Amino acid sequence: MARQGLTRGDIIAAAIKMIESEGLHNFSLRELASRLHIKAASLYNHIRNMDELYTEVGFYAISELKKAQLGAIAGKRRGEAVEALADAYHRFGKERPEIYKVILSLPMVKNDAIHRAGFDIVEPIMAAMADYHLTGAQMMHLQRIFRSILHGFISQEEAGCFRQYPVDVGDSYRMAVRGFILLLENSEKEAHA
Amino acid sequence: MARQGLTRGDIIAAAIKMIESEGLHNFSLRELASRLHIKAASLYNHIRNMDELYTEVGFYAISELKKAQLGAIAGKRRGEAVEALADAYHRFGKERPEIYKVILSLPMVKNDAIHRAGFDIVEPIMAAMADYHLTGAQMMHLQRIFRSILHGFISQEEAGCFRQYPVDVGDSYRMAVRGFILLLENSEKEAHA
DNA sequence: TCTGAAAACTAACAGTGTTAGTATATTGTA
DNA sequence: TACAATATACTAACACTGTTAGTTTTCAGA
Repeated sequence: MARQGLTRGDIIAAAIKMIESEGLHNFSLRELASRLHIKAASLYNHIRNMDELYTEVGFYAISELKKAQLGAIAGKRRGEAVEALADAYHRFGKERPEIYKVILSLPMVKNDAIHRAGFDIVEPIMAAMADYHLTGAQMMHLQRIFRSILHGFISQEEAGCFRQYPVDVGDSYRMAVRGFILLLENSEKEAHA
Repeated sequence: MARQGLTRGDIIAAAIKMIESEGLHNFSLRELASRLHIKAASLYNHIRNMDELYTEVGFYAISELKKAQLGAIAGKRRGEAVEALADAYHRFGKERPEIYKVILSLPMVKNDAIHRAGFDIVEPIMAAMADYHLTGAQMMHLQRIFRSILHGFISQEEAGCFRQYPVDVGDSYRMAVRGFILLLENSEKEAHA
């Protein structure tokens, strides 16, 4: 029909918009195509398949998360930086849950590009811990632990797993972050003992 | 055809078996029906829909996880109990990843039965922490934090997110658990200050 | 102006969960 | 033992999914 010069970028942008508004679960190529006023089959002129489109959305999501994290820790050091990072991460997960889910479900294995993008998530964490006097190995372990805490907390909160008890969820989160800082300080002592 | 007296329990059991062997992703009602030598539509004589079947599998998964956890902490106290619980949880996630995924994706919200089943996961954690001298509120927070660490770690490990650095993943896990025990001890001091 | 590529189309395939309506086998009861 | 009711299975179909093949149309560069 009346061609509208649709680009690959337009399609990715529309996919992001649709996932954010309708939820990852309700995403479909036919509905996406409909929003772009084309047929589903026409999407394949721009993307190889749904997985590829999904991966592109993932790259966007990772870059957004990285941006939020780096912005949060700018000019901060040690505990303050760690807390700011945790806050930014938490805020991202709560404000953009569907986009956050895309990151989680990216197939880190078997895809080199995604694997490389994974470093974009690690980088701000490493930066936030930079002012602690830690060994390289310690930082690698602690970065994994920090990510586990953040991701574990957010995904369970999102899933509604934290409604069993009346205590404030925000308080739990702050306590978790404080616990991690405790471990950071403890590791610092061990490194210089 | 030649009716075989298939029960609801048979179907749930077959679903569990199929999910464990073929992966949650490859599960389908038609294939499940085929394995039971019936047609897909016949499944609806025993289950309301796929979600309900899924929920039943989730109940099984939760009870299995609970069993593993309670068995692990039996006769142990404090740090030893916490470490044993973490080990059992980790082992469950690694040995039965597909069944574990079912638990994660259960819609805790909006379903009372699932919500109640959620307590089965919390219970062993509370038991493991019982010998620490903590307030009720502290235990509620710490239980959330422990679950966050365990779940966050296992799901990221499973997703292949921990391959970016060469340090041993088992070491990271032990360090995370040690960090949580540190927080437990610290909270104990605060409670009695 | 012609050619070739890019971008759209239609039609179809194989797969999904699900429902309606129908036949048959088993079970409980008169 | 015969009959009615229930449970279990069936077939056929619907609406949806991602995806491919083959075809037309539009646009841009030589």
